[in-house]
Formats: sequence, structure tokens, C-alpha cells
Amino acid sequence: MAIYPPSQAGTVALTASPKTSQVSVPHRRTRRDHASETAEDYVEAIAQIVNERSACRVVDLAGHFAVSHVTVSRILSRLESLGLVETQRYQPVKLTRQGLKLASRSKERHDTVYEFLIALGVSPKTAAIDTEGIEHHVSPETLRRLRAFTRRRGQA
Amino acid sequence: MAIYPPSQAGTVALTASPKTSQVSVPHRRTRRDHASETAEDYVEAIAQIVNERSACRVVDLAGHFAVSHVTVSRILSRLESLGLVETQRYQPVKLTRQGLKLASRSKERHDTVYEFLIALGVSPKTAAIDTEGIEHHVSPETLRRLRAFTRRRGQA
DNA sequence: GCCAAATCGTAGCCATGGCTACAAACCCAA
DNA sequence: TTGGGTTTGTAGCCATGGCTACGATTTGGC
Repeated sequence: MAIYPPSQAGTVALTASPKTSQVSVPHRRTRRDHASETAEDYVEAIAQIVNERSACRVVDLAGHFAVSHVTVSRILSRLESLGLVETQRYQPVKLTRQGLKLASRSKERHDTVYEFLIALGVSPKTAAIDTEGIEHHVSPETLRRLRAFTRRRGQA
Repeated sequence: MAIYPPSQAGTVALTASPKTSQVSVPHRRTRRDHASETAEDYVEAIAQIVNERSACRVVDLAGHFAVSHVTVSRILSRLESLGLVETQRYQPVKLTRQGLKLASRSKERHDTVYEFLIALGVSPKTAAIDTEGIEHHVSPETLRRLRAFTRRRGQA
């Protein structure tokens, strides 16, 4: 989703800058900002795991995403270079202030989408799965509409 | 989105099979089926371009996605090996029967999501952008709910 | 018919996220 | 304290999708 511009502050470039600066055509979506999505998924997961178990280890994330610890480790390096997490060899992972901010924004959006799907009548299981995929692609405008719908439903 | 199982027939594995067969944990989404999304985007674009201009060239796709012709060319190779398109050096791209099937399924889902967002009250511009990102992550169940909502709205 | 422009392919680079295999650090328990 | 299990890191592989540079093919206009 590439961190929608009108979002809160603390926005960072979540991908390494390519050698040659591109023409930056937002024309059609600039080609999957996959790396940004990963960043959001990870900070969100870290925040959640810290909440549940007080500390987040590499293995926890590996389990969470069902990938090898190596993959987690390398992604954490990237996130560290982006200033989202702090790591120390063989120590638990911590979120930076920026990472926390991104995590809470991501969680909020995640919850909004999930609750909307539930309000729409989707089963909890499917809603959980679909939310995972959808959340990164919902603009602030659409997000407002989803919230409005969920609110209306809750009252009716 | 990995071609949801309950979909129509003609389903293919849209990614190269890894050397070591994985444990296949659909647990958490198995890690972005990014390649499948690309496949869907491309067959859908090809179908659209063929409709508009009667033939689809590599350059057309490059323009459509705002990427270099090299990227398009390589992706087309992959799609060809998947049996979705037929290419001949310096000739227009054609969809196979399988490619056509996938394209129509993708378009249908795309339209469903777009019309839903419009019915929700999202602006056409934003709806178009968000649909691009969302469409690959909507399950058949959610799709049915979206359709139901749009129908209701249309009548009310 | 021929040359230039447009189109396309190949080579080769990069970033990202998968993996296995192996080595290092850490920590608890005997 | 020492030994083994758990946790991490490193090396090195692969697939995908970005790119530039350069060469080949096709095609249209003169």
C-alpha cells in the first residue's frame, strides 16, 4: 500500500531506494509495494507478540509467519535499516518509536477491515484471512466508508 | 490470491514449484502469492487490450503497467510456461484458452469489487486504485457478500 | 528497395523474500 | 562446570520482478 500520503506523520520510505531514481509514475500502482506490506505485517506482529508474551524473539516471528528463522532474520535487518526495529544479537526484537507508530496505524486499519467484513456478514474465519490480504490496499477514503458502514450496522 | 479452490475449473499452479516440497502451511497466508497476482493482472490486461486495439504487443503491456518492455517480456515467458499465453518472437501476445478463462474470472472479480466500492460511496478514482490492490485478496465468500450489498444498494 | 524507427530479445545487474546447511552463542539442568 | 538443546547468525542457493545497455527483427515511409 505504500503508506498513503494523508496518513499520520512519521512516514518513512519503506523500501530501499533504487540506484536510478525512477520517473515515479503512480499512474497504475507503481508495482506492488510488497516490501512495505512486509514491513507493516512485521511491526504489527511484533507489537502483538510483545503484548502477549512480553518479548518477541526471532523464532516467535518465524512461527507466526510460518517461515524459517533465516527469512525473519534478514527481514529484520531491513526493518532495522529503515529505523523500525532495534535488534541485538541473540536478543529480543524491539520496536522503535517509528515502528510503534506504524504498528498502531497498521493494527487500526487491520481491525477496521476485519470488523467491516464481519458487519458485512462474512464468517470470522474467512474475514480473518481476507483481512490479511486486503488491509494493505485500502485507502484512507475507503477506510472511512468501511467505518461508516460498520457503525451504521452496529446501530441498526 | 492464489486462485481460490472453490473457483471454476482450469485452475493451474501459477508459480514455479520449489525444489523441496514445502510443508504447505496455509496456516497464515503462505507468503504473498505475488506471482499469481501478476499472472492475473497480466491476463486481464491482455484481454482488455486485445478488446480495445485488437492486438496486444509487449509495448502495450509495458505502457499499461508502467514498466520496461524487458520486465514484460520476462513475465510473459513465465506465463507461457504456465500455459496462459502464447507468444512468438516479435508477434502480438495471445491468450490460451486457459488464459482467457483466468482473465474472465479475474475481470469479473475486479468488476465486483469496483462496483461494490462505488456503491459504498467511494469516489471512482479511489475505487479504481483500491480495487487494483484488493481484488486479489477477496475470497469467494466475501465476493458473494460484496455482490449482495451492491445489489441491495442498487435497488434502494 | 532501403533505411530509420519502433518493437522485441538477451545479458547482466539489483532487491526482496523463500530455503538448507552449518556454525556460533546462550542457557538450563544434571 | 559442562553438555546438549534452543536460538541466531552466515553462507549460499533459488524465483520473481525491477532496471540499463545493446543487439536483432519488423515495419512503414520515402
